[in-house]
Amino acid sequence: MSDVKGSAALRATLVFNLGTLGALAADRFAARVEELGLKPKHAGLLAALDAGSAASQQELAARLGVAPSLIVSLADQLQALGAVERLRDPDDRRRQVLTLTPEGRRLLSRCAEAAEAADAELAAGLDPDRRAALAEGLRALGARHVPH
Amino acid sequence: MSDVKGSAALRATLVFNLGTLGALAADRFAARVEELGLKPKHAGLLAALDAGSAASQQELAARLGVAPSLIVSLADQLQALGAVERLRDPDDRRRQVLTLTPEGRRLLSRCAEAAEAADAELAAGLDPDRRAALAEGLRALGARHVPH
DNA sequence: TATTGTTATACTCTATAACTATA
DNA sequence: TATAGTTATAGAGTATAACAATA
Repeated sequence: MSDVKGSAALRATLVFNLGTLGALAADRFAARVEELGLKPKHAGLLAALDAGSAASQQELAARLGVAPSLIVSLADQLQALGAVERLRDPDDRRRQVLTLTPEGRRLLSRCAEAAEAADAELAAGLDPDRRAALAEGLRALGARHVPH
Repeated sequence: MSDVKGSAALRATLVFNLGTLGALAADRFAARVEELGLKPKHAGLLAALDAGSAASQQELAARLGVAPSLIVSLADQLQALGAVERLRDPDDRRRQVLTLTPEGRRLLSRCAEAAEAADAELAAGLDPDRRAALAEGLRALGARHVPH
């Protein structure tokens, strides 16, 4: 056997498959949330707010792994849709505390439905046991990469 | 129980986890192939050529799911690195047939090593059985989405 | 006239840097 | 002086459309 790795070696890796399938999944999901006036990053922000893991925009930027200026833009758009409120933190008036509105929770619910519909399309015909194992594996892997 | 889905429902989906982990994996891989002068799409093109699944630039564009004009740009850069050759198809002189050079195969091998190194980093501490199941599940899912 | 590859152009996404206000 | 948020600007990446060569 040769130690020169070809395309088969690359295709066997997690990063290659996660990268290609991730782009595919993101496109499918984006197409479905587009009619809600949202992009995937909006859904990520709504989910982070619902999970209550962060409040200030700086914390959210770190959580989502994006620049603080992008949070401003995403929050502006969600606010225009009536999905979030910005409240000045009375203890530190530099901080804007973002909170979900009922409309924001409704939109998050629609995003979850969109993701489930995209799942059904993506995994159509896949063995249910294998699909469950895949979901569990992804969840376990993702849990190791939550920003602190 | 409520039928209003929150962030937990979204985080349980394949598309959400594939999307977030895919972006993470792509970044890690990109950082490692950067020193080779390559981006992930270059690696994808090298792998497609090595697999022999396509020859003309139009076929490669369809295979990778990108615009034909992007193949021109990627092939230009790979040609400048001495990784691919462009040969006019004598049967149809409109066609440019791309072929890997020895240097191209060497670069592909380095890409595979970069992906394996990124895998080790990404899956560090993950149970080996779970990791194997994950790799197998991704491979099975990806096989369902190869462009025809 | 249709198709392959190429070039020219424009658009989307996101980061970096400068700025304002609060601390 | 340092930090949270905002605004202004710039860069990367990629698509679309116009073009040239060949069928």
